[in-house]
Parts: sequence; structure tokens; C-alpha cells
Amino acid sequence: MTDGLDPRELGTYFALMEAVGVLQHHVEQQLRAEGGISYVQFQLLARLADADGPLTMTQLADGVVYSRSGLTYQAGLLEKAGLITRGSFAQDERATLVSITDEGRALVGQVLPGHVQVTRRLLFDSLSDDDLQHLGAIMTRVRDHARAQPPRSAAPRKRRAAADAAADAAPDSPE
Amino acid sequence: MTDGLDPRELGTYFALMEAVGVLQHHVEQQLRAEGGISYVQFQLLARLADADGPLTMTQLADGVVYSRSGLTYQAGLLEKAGLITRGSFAQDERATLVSITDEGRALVGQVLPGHVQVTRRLLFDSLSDDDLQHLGAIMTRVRDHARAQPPRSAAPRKRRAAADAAADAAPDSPE
DNA sequence: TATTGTTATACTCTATAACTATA
DNA sequence: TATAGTTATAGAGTATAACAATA
Repeated sequence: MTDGLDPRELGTYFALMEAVGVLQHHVEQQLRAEGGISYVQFQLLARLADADGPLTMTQLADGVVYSRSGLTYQAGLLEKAGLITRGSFAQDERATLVSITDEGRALVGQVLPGHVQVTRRLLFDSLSDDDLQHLGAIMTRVRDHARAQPPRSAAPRKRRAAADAAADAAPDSPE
Repeated sequence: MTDGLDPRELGTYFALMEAVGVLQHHVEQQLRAEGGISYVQFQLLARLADADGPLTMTQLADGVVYSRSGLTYQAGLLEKAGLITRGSFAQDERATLVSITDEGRALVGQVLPGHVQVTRRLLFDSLSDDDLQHLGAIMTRVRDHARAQPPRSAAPRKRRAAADAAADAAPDSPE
């Protein structure tokens, strides 16, 4: 399974992905239960709460959502829930300026303590002070580097999707 | 935004989640393009390829999928695509034994090089040898600790979902 | 009774493509 | 022409609950 590949890297990678996967799942549960929002929505709100002023949709999306329509969808939900507002931007009439409302800020404040509690229990309780420092330094570097990477230049499709093959195997569609 | 909370922890946490989020997105793209599978499906196949023999559905799910039905769904796709087979288990007739097929192994082998390439580019290129070692040690510990954690004991729902509020705000339904 | 797995169903989310409007 | 954002739509994935069968 590791033909010619560095097994130390692979092991680290799998551990990282699974650890974060489990963490993510717990965090989603907490946010849904205590705030009625998803992690993506939390990220968007947190970002707006942290920013000095309003952000454009494009700025807001960076590193969180990977399609324009996906962000429009989430922004629509958040706006209808009264957590953000959308307005126009005098400097560039194409852009939409997104602001967090007082309700939005309140929700972040309401959800954050429990959120931190979960991350403590699942993440930081296993970390020494030194680990924390090192992990912070590492992941900040990785994030900044990864953000800058171009979206993978579509490799040739060598094989059909598992779902497609599944569709074939099922003799279903009306000829 | 960090009232009474440790900003160092919060910063590390956000960096971790965003870095892995971006990594995850690139990885999904690579797997879809070169293997026609999702990351969840890759995880399941990799786990089966790594195991000595077949695994039960429950063993297979651990840390990857969080509902029985979710796993049944994925297993259904993988089986119809010819990448796994499901059989019964003599020792416990309730269980289902999942085995990876030669095709499944071949697919993992086909996808893995490109997969490693992506993780190199997005993750390991930013890491020193020391970082790699440290990160591996940390995340293995975190994963094992997190896996053992009980699923959050449902906190009281204090607020309605953003989606629900959105549904209300839209005067749609037939009176 | 508890556990393993499946099925039916409803819902959330994401991405693609077509479109509008502004730079 | 390129960029910002929205809309329509289709598809993948997830979770809940009800179910069957075995321990």
C-alpha cells in the first residue's frame, strides 16, 4: 500500500485527517445543538465578527467555500436568519458587502464557549504547552501556503465515478 | 470575540481547521478526477487494503462514518462499482464482512501516487523534518484520544436552525 | 433486550452552467 | 473582456426512524 512512498508522511497524513474529521463531527454537533448553525456558517460569522468592517462576498469565501453559488446559498440562509445583512459597495457596484448583525454577533458569543469546550476536550487536552505552540506555528504556515496554491489543474479522468458504475449495475431507467 | 478564552488555542484551532479544509478540498478533487471516488470512499478502501482480512461494517465505520445508514450507502456504491464485496460472518450472523476486491486494490494503487503528490504540495512541503515528526506524534495522540471520546451528550437546543428561520421568513408554503 | 445492518425518506449542501450587471 | 454575484437545477451525501434478524 505504500509502494515507494514515505510511510511516515502517509501515517501522519492519515492521523491528521482522521483526527480533524472526528473533531469536525463533534464540533458540527455542538454548533447545531447550541446555535442551529453549521460549521461553515460559523466560520463565516466568526470571520465577519473578527473583521474590522464588512467584507465582500469574495473576501468572505476565501478558504471556506469553493464556489460562488455555494456562498450565495449560505449567505441567503444567514441573511434570512437575521445574522448578516447584504448591501452594495459604492467603490465597486459589482460587489456585495456583507455585515454581521448584532444578532449574529450575539449568536457567535452564545456558541463560542461550548465550542471551545469541545475543542478542549478533543484537541487541546491531548496537547502539552509545547505541542500547542508547535502545532500553531505549523498549521499557520501550512494554511498560508495551501491558500496560495492554485486549484489543481484538472488531471485527465481515468476512471468513471463509483456512483456512475453503480447506476449502470442497477437495471433501472426506463430504457 | 475571545472573551475570557485563550486566543492562542483559538488561533491554532482555526488555522488547523482551515488548513485541513483546504487540503481536503484539493484531495477530493484529485480523487474524483483520477479515481472517481470521494475521500470517504478512499478512506474505506484504504482501510480495507491496509487490514489483514475482511472487516465488519462496524469496524469499517469507526472514525470515518457516523451513522449506520451512511456506511450502508457508501458500501452499496463501492460494491456496485466492484471495489468491495460483502459476505456473511460465520461467528456472528448479524454481522456483514466486507472485503476489498482486486479491482479495489488496483484503484487504491492507481490513485495513491497522485494523492501523495497533492499532500506533498499542500502539506509536507511546508514542513521541516522535525515538524513532520512532531505533527505525526501529536495527531496520532489526538486521534486516539478523540476516537475514544463519547459522542457529545446532546445539549439543550437553545435556538432554531438558521435554515428553519429562513424557511419562516420566506412566505411560501400553501397557507 | 441489545446489537448489526438495511431501507425509506427527507433534507442539507455543493457544484455547474447560464445569466445580469458593472469595471 | 473580465470580474462579482445570483439563479436554476441536479446530484451526492447524511441522518432519523422503522424494520428484520441474530446474540
